[in-house]
Amino acid sequence: MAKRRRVGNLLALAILSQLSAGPPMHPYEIATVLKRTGKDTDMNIKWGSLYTVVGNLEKYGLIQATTSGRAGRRPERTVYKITEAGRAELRDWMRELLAVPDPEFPRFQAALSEMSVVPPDEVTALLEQRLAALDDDIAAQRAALRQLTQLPRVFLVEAEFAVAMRQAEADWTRALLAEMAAGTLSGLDGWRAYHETGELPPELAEMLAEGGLPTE
Amino acid sequence: MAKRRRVGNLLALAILSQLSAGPPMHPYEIATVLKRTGKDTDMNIKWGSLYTVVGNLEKYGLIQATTSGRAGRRPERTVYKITEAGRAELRDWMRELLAVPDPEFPRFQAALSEMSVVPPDEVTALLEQRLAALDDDIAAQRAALRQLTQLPRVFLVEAEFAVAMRQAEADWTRALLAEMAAGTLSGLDGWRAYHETGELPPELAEMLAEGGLPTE
DNA sequence: GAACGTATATTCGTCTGCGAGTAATCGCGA
DNA sequence: TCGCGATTACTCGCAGACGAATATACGTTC
Repeated sequence: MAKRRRVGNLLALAILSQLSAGPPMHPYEIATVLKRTGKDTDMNIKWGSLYTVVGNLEKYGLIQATTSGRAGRRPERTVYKITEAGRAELRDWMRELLAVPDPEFPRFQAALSEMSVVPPDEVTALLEQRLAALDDDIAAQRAALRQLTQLPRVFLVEAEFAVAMRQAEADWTRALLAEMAAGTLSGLDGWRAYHETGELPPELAEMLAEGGLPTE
Repeated sequence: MAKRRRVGNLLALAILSQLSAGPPMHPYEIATVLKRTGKDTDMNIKWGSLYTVVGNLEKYGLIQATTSGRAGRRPERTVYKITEAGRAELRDWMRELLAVPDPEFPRFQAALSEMSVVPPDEVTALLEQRLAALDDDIAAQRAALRQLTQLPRVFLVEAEFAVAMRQAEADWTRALLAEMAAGTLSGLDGWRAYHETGELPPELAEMLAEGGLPTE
C-alpha cells in the first residue's frame, strides 16, 4: 500500500513543500527558511543529509537546477525549483501521510517490552523520573504555544498534536505507576521474585515458553 | 545526555535481553524466539540486519561466540552468549530508555506541519480515512489483548501502551475534524482562499514571513 | 587595517541498515 | 523414492544517512 518513495527522507518532503509554496532557492537558503519556520522541530532533520537529499531529488527529476549564479562575491550557488513531477510527488506523499496511519515504534515501547530485565522497584524509580521530565516538557511546550496565540491555529496543529501525545504518554505512565504501587498489576510478584531469587516462578516460565502476542 | 551507543539498533537490545535471560543461542534461533514472543511487533525489526547487528555486538565485546558446532546434518552455526560488558550495557541502556523521554517525530506530525499544501476539504476527507483506519486498528489490538487475559499483565504493558497511544491519536484527530467542521480553527478561511485563488491573504503572508515556533 | 569570531555554503568518508539473493535441508504428497 | 515447496540459515552489495571537516566571506572591534 505505502509505496516506496524514490526519496524517502522526510527532509525531502519539507524541501518539496518549501519549493512548492515559495520561489526557487539554493539548498542552504532552504535550510535557513526551514529552521526559521520551525519545521525542523517537527521532523528530526539532520542537516548533514541536506545536499544528499537535494541531489537525490534532482536525480529523480522532482526538482531542477535553474540558475547557478553568484550574489556579491559569494561562491557559486545552485538554485533549484520544483518540477511538475515534484508537485505530483508532494501531493501524493501528503495524501498518504495524512490518510494512512503508519505503525510507529516509539523507543519507549521497546523499553517497556524488555522492562522485566530490570527489577520492579528500579523500574518504578525510573518511570518516576520519566514522568517528571514529561511534565516539564509538556509545561514548556504549552508555554511556547501560549506565546503564539496571535498565529492562526492552522499553523500550530502539529505542535498541538505533539503536546497531546506527550500528555497521553504522561497520563498512561502515571496510571501504570499507580497500578504498580497498588499492586493491581498481575505478574508483579513473579517479576520481583525473579530478581530476588534469580529464578522465574515455574508457572510463569511455562506461560512465556508458549509466548506470543500476535498483535497486528 | 543520551550517550551514543556502540550498537544503537534496537534489535541489539532485544538480542542482549534474550541472551541475558536465556541460554546461549545462534542468531537465527534468537530471531525465532523474538518472533515467537512477539518482540518484533514492538520495535520494527528488520531481519536483514540480524547478522550485521550480531557481528557488531561481538565486535564491541557485548556478546561472545562460544561453541561453533553443528546439529544433525545442518551447516555450522555460531552460538553466542552475553558477556559482562553486555549485561552492563543492557542495564544502562534500559535505564536510559525508561527514564529519559526521547523526542519522537511521528511522520504524521511532519504531515500536519505541511498540511497547508493540500486544500482543507481534501485534508478533511483524508483525516476521516485515517480515523476510520485508526479505529479499526484499535479494535483489532483490543481484541488481541482480550485473547491474552490469562497472561500476567506485566508482559502486556507494551501492548497496552500502544493501544493507549493509538487511542490518543484517534481522539485528537476526531477533535481536529470537529473543529474544522465547526469552523473554530483559526486561519481556515485564509487556507481555503489560498487554494482557491492561489494567493495567500496578505496578513497571513506577513505572519508567516517572520514565522518560527521555537518549541523545545 | 589587523585580527577574530560568526554566518554562509558545501564536501567527504564512514558506517550501517537492509533488501534481495543463495543454498542446504526437511518433510510431505503422489 | 522422487520431486518440490517450505523452512532454516546465512551472505552480500549498495544506497543513503550523517558527523565532521573545510573554506570563504562578512562584520565588528580595537
